[in-house]
Amino acid sequence: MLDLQLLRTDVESVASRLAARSFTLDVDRFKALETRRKEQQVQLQELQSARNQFSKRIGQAKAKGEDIAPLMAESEQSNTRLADLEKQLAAIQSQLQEMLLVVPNLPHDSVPVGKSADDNVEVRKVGVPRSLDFQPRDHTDIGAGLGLLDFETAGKISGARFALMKGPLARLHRAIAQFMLDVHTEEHGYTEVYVPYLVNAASMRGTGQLPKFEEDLFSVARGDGDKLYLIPTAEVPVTNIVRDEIVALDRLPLKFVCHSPCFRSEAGSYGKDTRGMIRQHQFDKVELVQIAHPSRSYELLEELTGHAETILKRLELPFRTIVLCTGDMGFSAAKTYDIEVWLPGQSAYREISSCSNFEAFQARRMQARFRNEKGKPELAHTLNGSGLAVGRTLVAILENYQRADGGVDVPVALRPYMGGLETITPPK
RNA sequence: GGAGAGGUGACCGAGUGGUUGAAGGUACCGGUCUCGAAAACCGGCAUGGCAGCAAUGCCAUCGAGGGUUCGAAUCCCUCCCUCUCCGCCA
Repeated sequence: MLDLQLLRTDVESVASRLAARSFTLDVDRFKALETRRKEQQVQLQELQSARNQFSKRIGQAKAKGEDIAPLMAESEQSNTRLADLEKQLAAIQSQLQEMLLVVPNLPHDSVPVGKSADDNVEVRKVGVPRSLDFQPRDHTDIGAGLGLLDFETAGKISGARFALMKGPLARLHRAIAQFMLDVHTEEHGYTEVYVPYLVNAASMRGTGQLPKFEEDLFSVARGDGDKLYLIPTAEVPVTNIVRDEIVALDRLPLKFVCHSPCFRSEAGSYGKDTRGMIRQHQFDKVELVQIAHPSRSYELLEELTGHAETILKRLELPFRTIVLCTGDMGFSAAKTYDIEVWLPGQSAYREISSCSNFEAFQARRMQARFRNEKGKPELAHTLNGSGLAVGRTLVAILENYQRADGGVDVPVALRPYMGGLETITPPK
């Protein structure tokens, strides 16, 4: 959510900055609502003030044993108007709120202006795709060849966009997550957390998934008619740790790492990445989250992105990092780096991590604050990034470490987590 | 699932209809005292919003929402959460 004050003082420039990300802010409607809000609020407060005066005088009169009937009569009509106005103002406030909740974040000045993914800018490229002396296969074929990756059975059990892994492949999947967690906790200073996978609507609103993106989420009904949502990323429960909290200055930045499953309905992505496990309804991810002092959040975004990149370096997987342009950024982000890993099976770089600074956008929605240098509560900045998506890392390993005989080498960094196994071999 | 207790400011805690945004204490900040510190004493110390150049004034907030009332932290209803005991369960 954007700062209301900013909108009040300078709607036009906000609107023009939002236009860079192809969002049209209805300036006239906003101004009209604001004008009415202002008038009615001032009026309402006057009436409330009058009511308080009346009650006070009635109390005093009663204490002295005076007749209070005239006072009561006078206050009655004032209170009728008050009740009326209260309703009107509430309606306007909620219209403003609704309007505001679906406005995306403002892009940071350093973000390149652009319309689509084509306008994203490569920041760096690390590692060189190894040359294979055979035609590389994609992970689906490699996994099937090993007899360890089975989409048919997953389809029988659940439907499309689910995967089933067996034996050393399932273990590799687990190893990847363990490895990431260990690097981030032991070398990058993150605190590991375990969190709920079902969250309430307030949490989803806090990080920006609601109200705009409900169709992307899975939910389950609760007995009382309310519902809980399956997390689409650990970002939701982890960032909401600080919802309605005031963090002490000396505890910043808070750094959390969390391994969790993620559930996405992938509505609107029909026909995209239908093959293999690139786009699933359920996947694992190791997520990095930071709650930061506003003065340091951009510096920390670079750092956090570096933490994610470290994993790829250790696994010796070639990747490139791009900065998303204004038109390609997510709803809540002020700046986003995507890390894309090389997939020989597709001859392409594919997203494996997305690292963003949300500035105070999420913090404002969830009232996540810290006590600043002056002792006053101030909105914190929130950041997060995948460090990394586990399923896609598995895909990258299968494709980059494939052998002519159908086997897959285990990256050196993961061997300790695989009982020393060096190669996953196909059945003879 | 059954029975009970409870949710008040950073924390503890008083407050059952009327100048209560809220006693008292702790913590914290400033000052006096001291060579310095402690103690003692004095003062300060919530958040959000509205109007205003500002000083300041006003409004809201005692888990959330609704209701009763001229007036609600206090009464009523619904919900959420926490704790204790029993049952069940990984």
